[in-house]
Amino acid sequence: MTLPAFSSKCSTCALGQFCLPVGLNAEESARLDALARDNIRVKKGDMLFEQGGAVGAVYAVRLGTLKTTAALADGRAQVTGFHLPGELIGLDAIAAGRYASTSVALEDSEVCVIRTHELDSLSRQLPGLQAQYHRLMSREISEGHLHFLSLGSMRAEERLANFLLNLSERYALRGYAANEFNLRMSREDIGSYLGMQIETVSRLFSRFADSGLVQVKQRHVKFIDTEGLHQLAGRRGTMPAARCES
Amino acid sequence: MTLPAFSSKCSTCALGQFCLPVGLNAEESARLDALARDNIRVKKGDMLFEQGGAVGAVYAVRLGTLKTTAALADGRAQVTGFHLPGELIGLDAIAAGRYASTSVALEDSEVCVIRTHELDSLSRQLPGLQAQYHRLMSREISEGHLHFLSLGSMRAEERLANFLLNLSERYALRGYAANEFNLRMSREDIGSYLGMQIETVSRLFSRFADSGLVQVKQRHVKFIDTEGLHQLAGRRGTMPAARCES
DNA sequence: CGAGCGTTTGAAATCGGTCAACAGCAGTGG
DNA sequence: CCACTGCTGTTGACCGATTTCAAACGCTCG
Repeated sequence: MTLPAFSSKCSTCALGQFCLPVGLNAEESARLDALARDNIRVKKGDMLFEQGGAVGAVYAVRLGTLKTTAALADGRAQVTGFHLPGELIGLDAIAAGRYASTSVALEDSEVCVIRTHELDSLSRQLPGLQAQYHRLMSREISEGHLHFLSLGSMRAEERLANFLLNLSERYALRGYAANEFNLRMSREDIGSYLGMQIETVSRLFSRFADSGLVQVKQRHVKFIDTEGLHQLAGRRGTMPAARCES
Repeated sequence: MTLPAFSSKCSTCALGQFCLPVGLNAEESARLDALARDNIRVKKGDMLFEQGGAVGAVYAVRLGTLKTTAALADGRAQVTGFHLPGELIGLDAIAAGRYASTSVALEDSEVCVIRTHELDSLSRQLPGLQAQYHRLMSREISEGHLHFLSLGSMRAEERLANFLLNLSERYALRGYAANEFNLRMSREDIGSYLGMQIETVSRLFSRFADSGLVQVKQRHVKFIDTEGLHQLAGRRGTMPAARCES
């Protein structure tokens, strides 16, 4: 399970611009290589770590997509995030020393193993690494707050539109097609993440398609009217530089 | 505004057990004193910092209660948290260099100003401080995930019951009465935080009172049937040691 | 090609939202 | 000290978005 699949180097990783090496010079990111020396391959549907398990590492997604879910004592669970290459997973675990969520691969994936005590140790020596580490944690917090807004203040339609646009932006950043992509997650995962039922997700996809906003065929999504999606999402004038008057 | 109200010392602060000094020895927490040298008094209703403002510090609540709210471009806002003494505010701001939320005092309050570059610098020298700093950020992330569950998977009734129990636990930790307290926030704040309308909050309080779970008079709350609240909250057997069979 | 899961669609039920009126308490000023 | 005013909270009636229940459809994989 934890067999090192192959060695990886942060210093040459194409995902460095999203991940821990941001802001480090060549010499510094070479020192990161020693931390991320192990990779784990996680097959579709396999678990990377489980809620309640002891923590020793955070993971950087290198390839593929994973989801994290948090479960309540009564068994109810919810997807707390979808993770694309370059994103760090397991940051919520440091507090209690146990993983606060379970992580499962949505497709065959690879992650770098970064032992937390080594990361802590090195980030004491490299202020740039410390800064980026803190930035990543902080971003997770502030993106969480945005998700509060989504779950608490938006209608189902808006939540789904925002979700699609957010995915699209993240794909675009990574050089993938932003207007046409395959969803790696099921309707159930989407519904769970967005706090709605699977039937609602399905109906909304149909409605979006009927309105000419997107084409949807199973998990393949193609944006037709991106600006329309932005409007639905309540994102005023994100595409054309329209300012919101006050 | 930023006038130092009076000096404070982490090394002698009663809130040290919740705040940054956790895990530090006397000599180490004495070094923290230099960081938290300034206090700010924030009057009820006054703003501590505003979403979008430049970041230079995080704040530790010393006295009182504050709320943080995040706003969307279209003006919709939601309360993202209530902060009791010993809790750190502003951790969501480090990522972008701008505050991702606005913080307002719910009663006359005092906070310690902790400049982030000084905190970063000192935590490079004190592994114990670094560990606690990371724990606090990580806890914010994992508590956020729990709030996802609340907003996305719970009914209004459960959300409010959980909210009351969570507040109670936090008061208890700090040595305040856990079964009888004054809410510092309005119904509107509660509703915003829990993703429901003010009328729903009000009706639920009335229903809880009618069911004999609590006594509510304006903002004063008294728990009558705590176990009943736990059941409503979906927290199986938190009080009596009942295990959930599988 | 069939089994089984994931997805879509329809109809009915419901929780919570919206609109509206009222009540209670606090602060102000006469 | 009390009336006035305004804000916060409560309650009722109605409405609508989303859930729930149910059934059919269509991929995908063995």
